[in-house]
Amino acid sequence: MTPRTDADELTEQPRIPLSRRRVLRAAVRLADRDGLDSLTMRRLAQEVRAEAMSLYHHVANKEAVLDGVVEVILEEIMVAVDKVVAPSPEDDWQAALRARILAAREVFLRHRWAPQVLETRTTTSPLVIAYIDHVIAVLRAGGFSFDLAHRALHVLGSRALGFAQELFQPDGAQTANAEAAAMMEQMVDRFPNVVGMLAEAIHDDPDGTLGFCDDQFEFEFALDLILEGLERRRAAGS
Amino acid sequence: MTPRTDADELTEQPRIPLSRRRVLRAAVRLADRDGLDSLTMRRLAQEVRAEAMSLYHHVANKEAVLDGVVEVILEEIMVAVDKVVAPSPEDDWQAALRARILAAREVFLRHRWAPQVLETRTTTSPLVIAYIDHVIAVLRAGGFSFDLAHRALHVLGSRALGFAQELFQPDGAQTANAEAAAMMEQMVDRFPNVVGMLAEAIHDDPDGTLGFCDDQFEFEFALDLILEGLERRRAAGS
DNA sequence: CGGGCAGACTTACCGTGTATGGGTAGAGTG
DNA sequence: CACTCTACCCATACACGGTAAGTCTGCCCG
Repeated sequence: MTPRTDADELTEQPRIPLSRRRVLRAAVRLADRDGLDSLTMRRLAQEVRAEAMSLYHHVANKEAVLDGVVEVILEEIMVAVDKVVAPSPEDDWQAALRARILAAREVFLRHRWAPQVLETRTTTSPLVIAYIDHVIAVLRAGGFSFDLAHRALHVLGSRALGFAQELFQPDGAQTANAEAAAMMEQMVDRFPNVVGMLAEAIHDDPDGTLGFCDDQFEFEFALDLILEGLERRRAAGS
Repeated sequence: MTPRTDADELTEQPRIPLSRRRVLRAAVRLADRDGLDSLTMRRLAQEVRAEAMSLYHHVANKEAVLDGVVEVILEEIMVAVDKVVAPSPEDDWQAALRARILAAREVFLRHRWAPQVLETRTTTSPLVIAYIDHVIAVLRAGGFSFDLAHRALHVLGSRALGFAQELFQPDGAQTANAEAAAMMEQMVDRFPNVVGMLAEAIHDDPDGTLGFCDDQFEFEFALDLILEGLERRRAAGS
């Protein structure tokens, strides 16, 4: 409101200058902490102790911010993937790729909102291309033709980066034990198969601490099934 | 601006009363025609020749509209899936499921924006559950245990409904022929594998009319690979 | 010391979702 | 025909979103 005075200046932090980098890291921090909806220009400005319009000196617009946070996440992935220890692709391409994908996945588990943003990007970031290049390299080392590698990428889809879209999430809290039984009663005639499946799953895991759908387990199961299928195609082709 | 007069009334259509149904169908029409961003309450109101606030007599809020359009799409899918002709699941579960999934896919090809909306839904629609129930039924008829059926759903993920998220789309127009070569030059040292893959693909399909990535072909390739992998698990388990 | 200028701030605009408080048409009564 | 009742529908207003345009300020270089 009132113009900034010297006295104000003294009580404040020495004010680190803004920068594209700082803005984007703040955006990631904000999304991590308060969720993706909280990532507005005004709130982002608060996060770096500035006004909304000041951000525009470092990013073109909000789309650029979203592009930027994706970039940050992808860099994190690249670092994680580089650190991975695994068999060399020549020896065991499946293990090599598997380890890399699971390493990438861990980054997304730290930033649950990231897939949602990534999906909305229309232009493909160079970092995604770099990552894909890396994946192709592994496949090639494992004996894939370019053609089959291309197909492999399509089969993996977003799983190549470590996340997959499910049709319904565990929604653990929502379905408290008591009402779960009641709901099943209602559903049993409309959705007999789903109910059957859930009933058995709950039976197998009575204290549901592990959660009915162990994301990690299911992800690896799917990944292995796909890798195995690709290996069969590869062996048949060569 | 001016209050509505009798004369106006006569020149207008006889004004069909609003209804939840009509609103939702209009929303789908609007998204189909002008894209998802154009689906605002005001524009939606225009589409049904009413004011924005009138919509709220039929839907709770915008989230409810989005839930609703998903519902409409899912209904369309259920209709399409019901009409499918395919081997009975008992005879050939793979063919049966394949045909159903591809039928569902066609609906999404008519409404390209739909996956994006579906992904944002937090609560799972009963229609999704109904669809899943149907899928499980097919799997069960094919000899799956509930447990393996459950895993199968995770492997399929959104592919069960007929769409998959890719990491980069064809972007055909953007990469016009002339600049494509120039870009390749720049990329060749940074992304040697991607360039190699693309080069071969373009070579195989010189007049790129079919598009480098034939979505449909790739989708079916992936689907078949997954179905085959599931069949192997099933056969091994029983 | 003075001019320039980059980076931050201020103000203002439009578009969004939606709360609130009237109208208004048309059916049902006497 | 007048009169209500009720289910709709509209106009207005607000908070919050992104962002265009103009203003201020401190620092560097001549």
